[in-house]
Amino acid sequence: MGITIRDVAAAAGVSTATVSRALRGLPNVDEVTRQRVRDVATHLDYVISPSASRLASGRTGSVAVITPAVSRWFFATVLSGVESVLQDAGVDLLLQSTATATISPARLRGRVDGVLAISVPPEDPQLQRVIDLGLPTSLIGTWCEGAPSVMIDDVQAAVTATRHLIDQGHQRIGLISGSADGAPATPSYARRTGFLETMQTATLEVGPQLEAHGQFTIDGGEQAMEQLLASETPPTAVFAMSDEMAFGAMRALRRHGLAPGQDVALVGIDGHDMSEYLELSTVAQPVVELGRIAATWMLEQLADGPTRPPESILVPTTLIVRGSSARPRL
Amino acid sequence: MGITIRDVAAAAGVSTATVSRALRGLPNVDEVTRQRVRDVATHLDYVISPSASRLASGRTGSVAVITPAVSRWFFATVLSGVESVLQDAGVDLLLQSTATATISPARLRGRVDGVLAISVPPEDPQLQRVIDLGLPTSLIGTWCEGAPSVMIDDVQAAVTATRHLIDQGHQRIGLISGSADGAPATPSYARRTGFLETMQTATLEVGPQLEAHGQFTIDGGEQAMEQLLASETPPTAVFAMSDEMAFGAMRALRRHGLAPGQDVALVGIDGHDMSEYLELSTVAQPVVELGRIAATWMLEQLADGPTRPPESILVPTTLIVRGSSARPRL
DNA sequence: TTGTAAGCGTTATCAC
DNA sequence: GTGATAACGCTTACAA
Repeated sequence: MGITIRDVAAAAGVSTATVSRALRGLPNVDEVTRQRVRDVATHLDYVISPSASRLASGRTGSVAVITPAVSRWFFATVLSGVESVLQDAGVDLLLQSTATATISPARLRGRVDGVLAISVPPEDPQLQRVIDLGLPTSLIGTWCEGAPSVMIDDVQAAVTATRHLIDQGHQRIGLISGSADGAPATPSYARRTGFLETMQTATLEVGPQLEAHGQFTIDGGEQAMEQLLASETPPTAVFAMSDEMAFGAMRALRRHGLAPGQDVALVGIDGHDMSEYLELSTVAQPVVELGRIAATWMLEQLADGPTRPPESILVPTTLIVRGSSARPRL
Repeated sequence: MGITIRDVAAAAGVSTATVSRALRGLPNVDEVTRQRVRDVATHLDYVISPSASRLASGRTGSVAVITPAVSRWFFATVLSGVESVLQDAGVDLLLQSTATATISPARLRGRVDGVLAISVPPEDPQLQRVIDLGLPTSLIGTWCEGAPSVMIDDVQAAVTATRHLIDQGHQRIGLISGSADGAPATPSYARRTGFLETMQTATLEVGPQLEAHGQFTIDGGEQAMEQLLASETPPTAVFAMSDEMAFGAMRALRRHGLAPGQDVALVGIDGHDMSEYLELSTVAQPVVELGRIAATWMLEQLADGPTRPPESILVPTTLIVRGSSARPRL
């Protein structure tokens, strides 16, 4: 691990300062000199020492991505969008999961120039501390005072899904929600709001017997559907707040000998890869794009400094109708 | 960003050297002194500067994880295993995808102390360069000269799957393989070997009309199954090299009005989350564990240096029989 | 057990 | 346009 900027400087017959300037594409360097330095550097197989550069400049050239879980579809898909943008820009991506460890400012300070938080619950006290760190921070999929976020309009997405079921002629519509605790500013809360608004506008019945919690997991969705089916007059249609919960719901239906779309209509939110395969109707979010947008914003912040004030972005969704919400036989 | 080791040293009435030693838990520090230093550091909210530490020590305290794609189930799941172990150890995880950019030693040198490569094809020339970097490197899911790997016994997994179908009474068995190019040392090659061996031992027919390539994707699996069904005498059972390809195959079957497990038996490899839901029989790998094992090995290397020579590990698989490979009706 | 001080490889501020 | 040179904040022999 030898060759330093001094070696390059010596070989090129210039000072280390010039090498630094030349290689970083800074102005005020003679193009001839610059090219010579480049050639020498290439020839010597010179690789800049990130540690030294970081120490001297105060910038790390890296961004932290925080997520509740690495392998869940939504998170992994957003992550892939983030990764592609950052890598193209030559920015390092530090991955941290809140499932594994409590996310502390100490593990961020001095290691990264910015933070991207995927679906970190706004009520998480850790999140506020991260924001207070003063680094450029953007949230993806959630909303929280103090940082811009990139997300869909959750209320609207739920309205779209619910309205679709109503348009199909359903009157008794169940809800499979995420979490039981109704913390505002969460997708769960907003989607519930959209659902309730739409139902009430249509003067359709709502209530605890028409709602069950699925924790945003497949298994949770399955149990939630079981619960809904166990009621005296089960719904003829169900809106699940996520595709994965809808998958679980489908499974529960099948076990009861009911066919999704035939006996009970089903709509989810996400646009999960498997939805197409399972014929699940869904309000699709541009998940990869969510990540790309947030990462692009981050690059701007790192380059220009906070030029424009933090501004949240709402990304549009798309209703995709498939077999699971076919009009019921009359 | 203000407070340095000097501030702590001054406040604690010791030298910076002692602070450094005390905080890192090095021996030869009076416990009283150590505790005092700790208290002061905590009180001052001191956070060590990673850049400075790295520059001075030559160690980065981080590991790169390289993967073909971030959001594909297998990769994301392995990644979650890796992440949990590294984070517990306080080691930073740098994520890089080969899909986004060509993975160059320059983006690794000086940035990480080790490399974990998930499913990077052994024939990839980039991989060899990474190995030549001299950093502790481990492969997950593939095998390549020069670095230890953590993986299942692909031949054996294929044997298990194939034998299972034969045991169910099938005689005409198709293969949905990954890639068409038969580069040895790839899972695709090894699984094909296991399949062919088993078929030949059972004196069952094999041949091009009983094999199609699915590129390890759902869509690819679907097309592959279409191709198999199009032959004059389609197989009564199919072994797909991955669960995702099997999902695609199921879809193709459904479209043809055929029921998986009823009309055509199906077995995959992976133990994908959705397999259970889709009633797919599979030879399950301990995917998260793959990541955990590799990461644990990495931590050992970083701590002890290369104590024992690089040694590959084969992790056992488990055949899980579900509806997709029920014994055919007679 | 603790302190001193020489690096570690860049960047950035001034002069020139 | 280029060159000295002082940071940057920590680690680590080497002394004490």
